[in-house]
Amino acid sequence: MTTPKNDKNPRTTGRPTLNEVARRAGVSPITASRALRGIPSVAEELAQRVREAASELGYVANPAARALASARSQTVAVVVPSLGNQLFVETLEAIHAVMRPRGLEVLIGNSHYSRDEEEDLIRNYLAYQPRGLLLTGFERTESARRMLESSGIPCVYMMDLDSGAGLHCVGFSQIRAGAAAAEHLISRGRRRMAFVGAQLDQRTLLRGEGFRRALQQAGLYDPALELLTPRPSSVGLGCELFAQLMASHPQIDAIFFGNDDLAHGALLEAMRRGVKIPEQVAVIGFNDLPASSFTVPRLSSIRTPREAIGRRAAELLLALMAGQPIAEPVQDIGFELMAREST
Amino acid sequence: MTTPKNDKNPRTTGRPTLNEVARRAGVSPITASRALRGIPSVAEELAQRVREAASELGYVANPAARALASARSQTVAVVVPSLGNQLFVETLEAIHAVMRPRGLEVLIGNSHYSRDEEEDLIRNYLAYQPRGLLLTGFERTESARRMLESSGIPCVYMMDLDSGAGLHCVGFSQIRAGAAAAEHLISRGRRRMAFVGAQLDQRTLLRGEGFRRALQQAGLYDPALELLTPRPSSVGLGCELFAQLMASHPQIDAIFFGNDDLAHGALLEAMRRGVKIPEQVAVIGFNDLPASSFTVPRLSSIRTPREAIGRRAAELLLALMAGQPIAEPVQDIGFELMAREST
DNA sequence: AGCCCACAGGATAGCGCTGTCCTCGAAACA
DNA sequence: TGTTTCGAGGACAGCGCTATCCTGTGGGCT
Repeated sequence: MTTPKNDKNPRTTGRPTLNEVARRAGVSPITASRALRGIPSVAEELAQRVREAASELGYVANPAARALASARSQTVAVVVPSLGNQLFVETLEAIHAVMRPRGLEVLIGNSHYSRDEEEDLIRNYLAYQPRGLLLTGFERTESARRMLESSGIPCVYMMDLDSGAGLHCVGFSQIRAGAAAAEHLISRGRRRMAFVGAQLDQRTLLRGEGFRRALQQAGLYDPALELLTPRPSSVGLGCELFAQLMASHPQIDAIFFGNDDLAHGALLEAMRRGVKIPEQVAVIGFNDLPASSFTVPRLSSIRTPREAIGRRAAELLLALMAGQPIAEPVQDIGFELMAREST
Repeated sequence: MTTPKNDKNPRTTGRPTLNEVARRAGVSPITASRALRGIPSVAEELAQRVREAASELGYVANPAARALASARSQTVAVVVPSLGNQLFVETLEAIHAVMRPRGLEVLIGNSHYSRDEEEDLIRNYLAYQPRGLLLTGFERTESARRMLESSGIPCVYMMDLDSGAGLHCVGFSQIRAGAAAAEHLISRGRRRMAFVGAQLDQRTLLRGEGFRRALQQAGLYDPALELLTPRPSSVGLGCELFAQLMASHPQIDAIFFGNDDLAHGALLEAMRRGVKIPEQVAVIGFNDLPASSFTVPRLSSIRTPREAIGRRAAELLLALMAGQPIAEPVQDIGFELMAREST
């Protein structure tokens, strides 16, 4: 009794098919197909019969057959660079919440911040003929770009806007967000401000760029006060980088961390070393993770609209998939500076 | 120039097909199919020609056609109860790392700790005819159980072992882990120990159960010192529950939190209130999140083998899918108590 | 009364692949 | 040399569904 189904034919699925539903409802298979897809040219009475037959048999359409016959799947693919922090998870949740009620399956790919991995994922997903794609940022290989273009599949780019000319994108300006952090620190009277970034993905670099420009404009920019590392962002790394920065540049009076994880680590390390936050050094993070309003001291941060980006990007993609005219191809959701105890 | 492809037929994909590859390689489609699938009955020279033709055309097999013809997909479905904390993300990563090199797509479903949502997901995924399923825990609806059984699709259960009789499962005993937390606190001389759990999923409850039994055995169990809430675990909730517990039971000398998030919140709240950890109250968490070794004080926790569970579960599923005999249907990966400053 | 049109519903064919025979030639044996 | 075996490669059919065309009926028109 390994397999309860007793089909002799290994090519069949053993599950009820549209034909059986149609026979039970006393209609042709095409009518059944139309009824279950909600195509309005079927009389309501027949449709009702078909729906009943389907539910009695426990019929669920075979997506492979459907995709093969119609040359389009009920699938949307999303590629994010990481699942390791809340950021993209919240965005994914929002995408799911929009797509699933419409019967669209969401394929999730994790590129681990690697262009090559992303290219592989895109190649792979395109084979599934997804109805649409949601990608993160604009940084990708040339051949990925070509595949996307020649596929003709609608695509929405999430998170950044800064170089999204001609594309459909939903996000906020990383550069302006970085600048906002700088302006906030300047408004608090700080003069020797450092930027600490990890991972060094495009968006982190753009935040740093915005921060730098704002400092330059204020005549406060010091290139020695940038600490960048390709290592992935984490609380532990934040401890380490804070210690390093305090050792090499003890005179700094503020730090902008490209990610809240790092800032959390810095707050902990500061506590261990007796560095007073914000009296001696002000600290501001980025993303405003849920924990940031509970740290000691409570962390100032740039709140990013992760849920809204997912939702709006999904809705934009739906409109593109439906061939609707797009009023706003570039949607700026903005960001919000959360000033708390740490600055 | 909306669509670069100029196919008139909307039923075709516009992408190269196996037929074209076969023609280019000068073989029959079946031979091409076999060559690309690595079936050994094809001469190496022919196989080489086919592979070249495929790569020249940029051929990627149509998974829908493949699934339809063979009645099996190249897909494995995973259902986890949450993506909101590191836990399941690390497990998912490990599953991906095992499955993707073998050409298996991983469908990720998030049940949000809801049995009904999980049932929907399972129903939906079964329609895709996945080669296998990876599920979390044993708690599910009766009809989900029936669907799984009658599908005949191999299934591996992750995380818990405590009621996995007769099933293939990979994890550790939540009950024993909870007991280990209790024993650790007892060995530190604590007498009035509380348990705080959120989410109230099966695994959290089992941890509590193990904790309770160990206290009972030591004659130290006090039912008043259990604080349970169905709200999802978070740092903020940890602050709140710690405050609540200290207000209602100021005499406690240790707390076991069912999740590190909660414990992190408790450490922060304790700092705000001047409660000395561990002098006045010892705190131990669960899962040993990466940040736990950096908190102030460093958090004692039960380290759970999340990566190993994903990897081993995936490998076990592969063996089941291949019809191999299973030596160990129940794999106990164990857990590790990380004693740090907070106890 | 005769005509046309609209529309519900059905017949047909095929999406792109693979399971299952089957063929055919060469190697291995008596 | 004749017979058998074996294995590489091909022909065929069909997985379950839907796009497309086609049929037949009823209502509105002249």
